Amino acid sequence: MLGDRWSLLIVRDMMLRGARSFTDLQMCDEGIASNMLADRLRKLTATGIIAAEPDPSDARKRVYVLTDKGIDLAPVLTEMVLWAAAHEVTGNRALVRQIEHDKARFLADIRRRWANERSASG
Amino acid sequence: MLGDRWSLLIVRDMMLRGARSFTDLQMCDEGIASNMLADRLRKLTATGIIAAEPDPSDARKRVYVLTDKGIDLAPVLTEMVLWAAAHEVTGNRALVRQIEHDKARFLADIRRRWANERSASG
DNA sequence: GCATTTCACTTGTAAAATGCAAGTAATGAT
DNA sequence: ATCATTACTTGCATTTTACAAGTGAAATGC
Repeated sequence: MLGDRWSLLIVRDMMLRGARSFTDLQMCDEGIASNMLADRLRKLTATGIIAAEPDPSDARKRVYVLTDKGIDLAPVLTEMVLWAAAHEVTGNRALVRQIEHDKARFLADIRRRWANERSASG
Repeated sequence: MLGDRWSLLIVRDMMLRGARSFTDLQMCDEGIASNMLADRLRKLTATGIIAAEPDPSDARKRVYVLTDKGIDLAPVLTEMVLWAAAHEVTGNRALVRQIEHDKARFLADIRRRWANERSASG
């Protein structure tokens, strides 16, 4: 269900990098082909990890949001970030320090951010 | 690096289900083809997540063990188990209860088990 | 109000990964 | 000596992925 190259990266980009639209995701994960991205968004929607809404400010766009099920992947992704940092596939050092400093707070912040964002619109 | 269908399942079978040999893994993950298993074991060895040793009691066999890097995936897998349990792809209920009861202890137990196992042989 | 650009995709096709069935060499069991 | 087991490999069909290009609808610029 998440056992492919892109699905978890898409969730990560939404959760940790603020990606909300198709083009956001294409830029975050430069390297994912548009047909692959479309397919993965469809599958993640079908499995209830993300949901799509029309963008009220631009009818061409769609806004992708994490569902509760998707947000619950935060601990998984967080541990992956720590693992990668420890065994040096490392990317974002600031993020790692933040997680290491207070993991519980980091996770709570993610949940809070999404609670706000979703009550604001969807 | 772990973004394929089988790699993490192999690590899970070794960490959580006691798989140590090629046939163990084939039986745990019934469904993986032998060429795929061989290929993934090769790649996991190349990336330093597992290591292979000859089996002293049977020269046909090889014993696969997790390296430190592999053992460090325990938190990731643990969170995945919890996520799956919460969103019902559920398998092993007893394991989930054990993790929920005392996650830190569960992780410490995994590390202790592997420390013993590896000092005993490889 | 008409041309241009942006956005979220789709389509076609080549390349790569996967899955399946069968086979092999070395070792162990009887 | 024979047969079974173990850890693979090989060949090939099928599926998935990647790349390049295209589409339609809506927004933007002038």
